[in-house]
Amino acid sequence: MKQSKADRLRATGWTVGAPRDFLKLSDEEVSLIELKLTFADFLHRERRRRDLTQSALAKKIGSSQSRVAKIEAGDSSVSLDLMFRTALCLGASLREVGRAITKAGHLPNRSRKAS
Amino acid sequence: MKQSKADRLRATGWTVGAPRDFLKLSDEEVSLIELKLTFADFLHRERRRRDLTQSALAKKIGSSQSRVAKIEAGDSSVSLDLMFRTALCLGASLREVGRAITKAGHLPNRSRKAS
DNA sequence: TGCAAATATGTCGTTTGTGACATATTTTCA
DNA sequence: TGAAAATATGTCACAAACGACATATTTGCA
Repeated sequence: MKQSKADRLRATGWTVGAPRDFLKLSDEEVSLIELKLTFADFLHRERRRRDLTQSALAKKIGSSQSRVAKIEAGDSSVSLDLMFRTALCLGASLREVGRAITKAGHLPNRSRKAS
Repeated sequence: MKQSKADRLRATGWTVGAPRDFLKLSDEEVSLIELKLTFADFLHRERRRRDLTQSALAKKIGSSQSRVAKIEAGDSSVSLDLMFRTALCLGASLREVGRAITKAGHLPNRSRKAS
């Protein structure tokens, strides 16, 4: 059911399937990862919308192209702090960021339970 | 009435006035700190609303009472990642968190003169 | 096509965030 | 009041995130 999600997680280094417990990720961990992936997409789109290369953005945030690539890939070595700093350096308002984050709440997924 | 922003920052260890450049914090750094302080307040209120002690919450997030204290104090040693994990463990939805974050956008006053 | 720019991946040494603990201070309430 | 519970502060060893760099892969356009 959440197959594609697990695939995406695996692809970005989140080790869905075998940290020490097999497939044991708490709901909170999963939510945080979903949030980061949504945020990563937002940053990627935002950068392209502004016609910046990863290198150009890297300079703005005081980092390197490879880290920007990891940010946009939703790599597990990237913190939310760095993502927020990046968003702000892109000129996004907290309102926009907040709205993007909220979207992580209703990802693909069918049959979501009320919470 | 609120403390002045600089006072609040100083009180939580953010070293407003003398990192290496005197009073040199980029707009992005300031925004991120404001966001964290707003988030910290949110978490504090949310915990109390649920009648949890810091120790009880610490157990939920797999940490210690002292770290929860630092989280709520907006201490500079606390990451956004930990804050989000904490919010989720409190049962807050991403929508609520997003809304709280957005509030950091219009904080009291952006006074033009540093004090 | 082919070549240059853009992006992705892997690694490394350094910095920063972390849980845990000791202990100080504040709050609560009988 | 005063003692117990809650919260705050300081420190440490360890783990995670970082910028930087080398290099591989993909993209785009002449």
